[in-house]
Amino acid sequence: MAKKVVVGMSGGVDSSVAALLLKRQGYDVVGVTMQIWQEESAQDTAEQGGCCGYSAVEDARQVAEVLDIPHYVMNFRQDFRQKVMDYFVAEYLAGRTPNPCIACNRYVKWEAMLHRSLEIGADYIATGHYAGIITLGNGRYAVRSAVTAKKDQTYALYSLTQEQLAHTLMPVGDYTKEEIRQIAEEAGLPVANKPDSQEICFIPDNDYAAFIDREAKERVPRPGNFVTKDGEVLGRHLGITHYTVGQRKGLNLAMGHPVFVTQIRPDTDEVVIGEADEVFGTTLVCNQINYMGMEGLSEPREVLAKIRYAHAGERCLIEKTGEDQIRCVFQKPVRAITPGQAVVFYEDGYVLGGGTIIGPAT
RNA sequence: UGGGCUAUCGCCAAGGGGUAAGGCACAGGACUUUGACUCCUGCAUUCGCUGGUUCAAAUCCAGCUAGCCCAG
Repeated sequence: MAKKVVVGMSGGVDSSVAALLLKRQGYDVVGVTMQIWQEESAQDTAEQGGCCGYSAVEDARQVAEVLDIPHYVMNFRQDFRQKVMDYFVAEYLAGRTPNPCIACNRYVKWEAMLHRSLEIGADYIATGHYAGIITLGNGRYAVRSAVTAKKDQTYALYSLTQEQLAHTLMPVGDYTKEEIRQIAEEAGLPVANKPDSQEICFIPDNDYAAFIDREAKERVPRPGNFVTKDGEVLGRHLGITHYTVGQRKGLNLAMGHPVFVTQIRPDTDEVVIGEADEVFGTTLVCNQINYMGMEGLSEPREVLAKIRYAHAGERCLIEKTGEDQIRCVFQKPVRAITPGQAVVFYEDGYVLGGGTIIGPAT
């Protein structure tokens, strides 16, 4: 009997083709679209596509019809609200810079959707991520980079557990974006030319600071001072939630040359400003570690690490410095080590593990 | 109150008779399943004000105004 797989269909090209490929491979495919942040009434609006746009449900339904597979909608608004949106706001208020996509993957797509999929008798869930899953010599599963380094999405998947990976399929990782669009085109999928998703899906106007102001209510961040590392006041800012480490634009500081945010101090509401070279650092510490390709870290180890999505990566030495803490020393300085962002460790193109950046260290 | 200096885009700043450089900031776009970074484009018919000299002035002259610095 064919294995049953639930494909998370966002209405975009990638997950649509994922469903198509799995069907061709002989799986018993069920399409599921997650309801996450959208208002019930707003779904008729044609929007952009990808991960979680407005038109998700309708487009996914049409694709499912073409593929002749059942299509269901699962409501994950509650999970998304708590694990992604609330987390997003809380992190910014704490002076950190969150990555909502990672949180969404971990808590909503995998914990919640996988759990419910297994409940309805599925063997696997599948997504349209540009990544693959391999079994290593040590018996562990790991997410590996897609054939297109350009579209690689492994960074956002580092937090998946072994149990989750054992029940996950990622069929589009073997193709390039162009090939995926081509496949969609040839199969007559109505979403073949939908634009890629981008920005933060639950903030359609892209004004994330305004979103936080609305959400934070009475905890809305106060304006404060821009200061140099020596304490000299350079000007006033709109509130720490408007800034992130490495930021240049939007500071409204005409210093004659570009200046950047080097640190955010939530305790004093100060945003520290420095020169371009001051945003580089060689050491960071992280916690909330997830071990993926490696079972643990008893000995220091040299790996490739990425400190943000779309980071090319830099060689570094990682060393366990606490029960749930790793220190990472880079061979060359990396730009803008940002608290709240993830650091992901790689070896030979697959993910060894990763964690949340606490901050730079010495 | 005498004497001197300076006034060019939001900030800094070239230009010293031939028809307004540049940097920063800002805006728009590209890139992007996070925030950023980066890249591209745009950004003074006008040079404190008023007159004058000249074919031609931000550039020369006069007066006025404002700011700064010395004197007292």
